[in-house]
Amino acid sequence: MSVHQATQIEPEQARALLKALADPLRLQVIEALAGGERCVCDLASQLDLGQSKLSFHLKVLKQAGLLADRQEGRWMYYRLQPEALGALSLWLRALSANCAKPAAPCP
Amino acid sequence: MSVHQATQIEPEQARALLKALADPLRLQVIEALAGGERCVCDLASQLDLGQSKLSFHLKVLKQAGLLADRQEGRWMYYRLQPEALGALSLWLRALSANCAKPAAPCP
DNA sequence: AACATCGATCAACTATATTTGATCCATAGG
DNA sequence: CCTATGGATCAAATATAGTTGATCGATGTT
Repeated sequence: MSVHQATQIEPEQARALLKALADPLRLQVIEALAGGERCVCDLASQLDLGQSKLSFHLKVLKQAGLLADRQEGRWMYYRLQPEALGALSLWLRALSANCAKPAAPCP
Repeated sequence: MSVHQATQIEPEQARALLKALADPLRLQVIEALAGGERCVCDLASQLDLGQSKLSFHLKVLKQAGLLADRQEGRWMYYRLQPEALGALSLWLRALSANCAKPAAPCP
């Protein structure tokens, strides 16, 4: 299986990914990283964020599996983990598959 | 354009959808509705939720554009809005497009 | 060795979201 | 009419999440 192919995920995993994404600052980080890998100091100045704050949100995103990191000297570089985004994207799509079935009348 | 084709969305809209989805109860509701339209009383008993609680979460989901509803007699029927899920799914996928670009060394 | 920078972590504080129970309104049946 | 049921809404209480500033370890520089 290719490393780029999104794997199946469970509802619980989907929930964790959604929760991590559902914050304005974290979404800004994600969008910034959609342009390519970046180091923390770069992100901090680009997004005009306090260091501690950014570190907190990076941790949340990383723990959810949305980011990977790499250290070089004293710099940390973060990048998106496309498998996670892909898996979530597929999971969302699958929900609509047969949602159009009308309800049986209630009474 | 077909009504089933997902339209482009803005980051702000994506954020709103993600936030609405990022709750365990609401996700249970979404999953239940993925099986087809349902009335509120049906959802309440299936998910073993208090009426007031369920109503609150349905409102959040509806306001985000994820659900549509329809009244019949004294019953309310809710259903998924597949366009919203589709649009979000596409938006997520697009993020990975060129996220693999390595960072320029920092120092 | 002394110092500066990058970035993680912690504790106290603040803000935001969710739960609960009480009403309230509309519809339907007796 | 009078009553019962489905469901929305509101205010108060609770729970959860985010922010802030301080501190710390690691790396690199002079």
